Amino acid sequence: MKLEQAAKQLEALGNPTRLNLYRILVRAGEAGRPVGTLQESLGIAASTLSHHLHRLILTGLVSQERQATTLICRANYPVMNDLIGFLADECCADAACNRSASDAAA
Amino acid sequence: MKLEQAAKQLEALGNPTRLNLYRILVRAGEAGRPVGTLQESLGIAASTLSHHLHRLILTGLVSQERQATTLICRANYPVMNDLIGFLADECCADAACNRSASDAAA
DNA sequence: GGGTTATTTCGATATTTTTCGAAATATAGC
DNA sequence: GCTATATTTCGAAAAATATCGAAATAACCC
Repeated sequence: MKLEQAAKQLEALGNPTRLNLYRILVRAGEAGRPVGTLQESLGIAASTLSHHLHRLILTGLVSQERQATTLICRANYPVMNDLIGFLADECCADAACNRSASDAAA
Repeated sequence: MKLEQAAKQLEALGNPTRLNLYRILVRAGEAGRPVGTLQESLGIAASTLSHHLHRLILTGLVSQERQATTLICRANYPVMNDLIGFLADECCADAACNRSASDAAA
């Protein structure tokens, strides 16, 4: 993964509202969550939620699927796995990490 | 780890300049890097670098040690490990993750 | 104490972000 | 086509961020 892309994803998660939102979606699993119930859970304006969702979708961390008038939101697990992989490989290269140091330092 | 703290750390890493800076420090290992050489590597104003370093230090991701007139900066690995653990445990909780949640933190 | 090097703080500016309410759009049912 | 529900886009305001140069601070050496 490129550094620029990782930074975008980290920035997307680096806001308490969005991190909470993302966590709710992760816990919702494959079923996902309609935008409306997310708004109730978070207690923010619909337009504000839409803005935050948009940012998560832009980075690939969240995806949406239409079901009639409601939009179902889901966490995109593989993207998070790649991000965790980037952090572990690129940014956790030394002895303090249990993975091989030479591997990441190279 | 609390969500607020994790968001702060993700936000700190969610800027290309800071993520690059942090990566350089990780690769520098225990030896660390003086602020001056970081400035040369990044090619930004000293005051800008100081600002970014300050933000990383506030979150605990980076620490500094004085050696005469120069300040040595080091990545704080355990903090990154905790952050990866948070992401793996709190935000990657479902079946779609191929690694076990707690395993990914290690 | 004066001079030198290393780094931060100050002050200022352009950009981005966060947030909201109001209006617009999309989908379905009658 | 009209109505109702769900969500986004628009427009705007306050706050935060990123960036720089200049001045201030810290630590050392003579």
